[in-house]
Amino acid sequence: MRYSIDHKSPVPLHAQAETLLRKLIAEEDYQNGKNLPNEVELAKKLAISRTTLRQAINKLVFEGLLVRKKRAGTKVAQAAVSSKSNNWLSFSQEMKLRGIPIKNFELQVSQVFPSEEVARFFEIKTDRQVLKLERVRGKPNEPFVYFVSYFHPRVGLTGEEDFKKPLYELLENEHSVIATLSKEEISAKAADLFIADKLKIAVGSPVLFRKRYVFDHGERPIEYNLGYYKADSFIYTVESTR
Amino acid sequence: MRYSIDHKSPVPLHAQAETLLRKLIAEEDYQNGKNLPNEVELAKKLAISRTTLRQAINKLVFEGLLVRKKRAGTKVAQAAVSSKSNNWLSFSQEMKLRGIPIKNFELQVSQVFPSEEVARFFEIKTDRQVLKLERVRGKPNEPFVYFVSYFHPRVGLTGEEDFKKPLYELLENEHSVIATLSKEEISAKAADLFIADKLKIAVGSPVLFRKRYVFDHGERPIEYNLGYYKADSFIYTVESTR
DNA sequence: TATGTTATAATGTACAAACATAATATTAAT
DNA sequence: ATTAATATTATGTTTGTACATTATAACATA
Repeated sequence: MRYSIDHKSPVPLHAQAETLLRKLIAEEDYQNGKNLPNEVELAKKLAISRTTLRQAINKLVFEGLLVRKKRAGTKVAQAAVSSKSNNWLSFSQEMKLRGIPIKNFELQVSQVFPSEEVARFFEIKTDRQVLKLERVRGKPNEPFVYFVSYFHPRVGLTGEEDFKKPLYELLENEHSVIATLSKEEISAKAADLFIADKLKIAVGSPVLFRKRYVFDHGERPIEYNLGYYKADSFIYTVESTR
Repeated sequence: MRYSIDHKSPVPLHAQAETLLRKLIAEEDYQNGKNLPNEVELAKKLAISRTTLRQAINKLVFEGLLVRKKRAGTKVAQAAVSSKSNNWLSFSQEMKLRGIPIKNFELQVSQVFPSEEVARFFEIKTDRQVLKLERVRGKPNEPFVYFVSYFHPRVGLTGEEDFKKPLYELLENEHSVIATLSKEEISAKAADLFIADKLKIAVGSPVLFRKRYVFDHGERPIEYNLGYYKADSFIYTVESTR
């Protein structure tokens, strides 16, 4: 076992177990569906009680990170990502929460003339260039989303920024733009040739398509974003009341 | 104590305790900040162990419903996070809004034994039958959604009702059941043979899949609903803030 | 009166032990 | 070869017990 638990530490054992599990989860084997060590054994190895270990596991189950089945064992949840309607997160934040190491592929930045729709949303003319950001994200050799973003000129992005950082962090820290409101539209689509190529799936395969309009606290348009998610790599969760 | 726990029930004690707590939480006193009965006492009163009660409490804490402090006790979380009153609508209402005339096809009502998942959600035994409602909806010769609903026995549906009426209207007017909370999961799927047949599309075509858990204002489970939407016949919109 | 000390009441952490249940794997029977 | 019975293995449920920690209340002291 690469990791261990410090019984003398003031950090509660279950908390230590939790972080240890998060590290385990990040490992490739487990990401690929391998069973985690079973409770009884793992507890013995870590020299903590099964109950204590269970406390940690249950938390991760509740978070949706792990899935368990009697007899079958404990595995990293496949349907990887979910998104709560309230406090919304950027993609990389969501993934980090789940212990999934995310890579950027084919990151491209360019200046383009906006389409009618984008120009209308941004309330600018179509002859004024906007920054376009494209990227494929996922695990190495397993892309699961293709993103396209357009940013309002007001944001002041030059294209030289480090887009590997979480996007909303970057906007906040380096450009003092705080995104506070998002309107999204979610639907299912068949992958066309372009998308199929990006996501390495067959043409016609189902993708979850998400269109996102992002505003700052003054309700001014900031970003227009399109996301194509490989089916089952993304589950959108919503809680609503009347 | 108004409520109690049935030790002979197959429903796990911690699950019973959980629903009991949800009822308690709904009470006015507790809403107004009164401390819940403390663990040790409550466990004694319910004749379950403290550990078991704790299992239930912790779940609600994790959900953000309860807040605990050492020595201070357990209270209902104030500043209830108002989840963007995305007032949700039934399908026919949604479609009427969009000016589309909707027909029901292949409406089927039956009594079935619930699956594990349904039984768990309803907190009933799997040998207790529930009402299952299936239907295809859309324009004549152009189905665009296949629905399956399961209703909790508590709702009192006989199967003789007129399911052509908007569902939530029917529940409210004829059964005094008011659905107030829904939790949904949305993802993209490929149509299997069964769904493809229902929606008259090719096997493997993309569908938007929506799983919906519906509760009444006492947070009691009412309906479990699955919807398979033909791609592009349905767009889900969400508005969220930070 | 103001402040420091101590008791107390609640939750927090942790263990060990037993039995239940479900899914899978193995074996036996047809 | 297929089906039925059985064993196995991992998680699920539940209890009882013990001690730690922390915020408040009660008390005592200056």
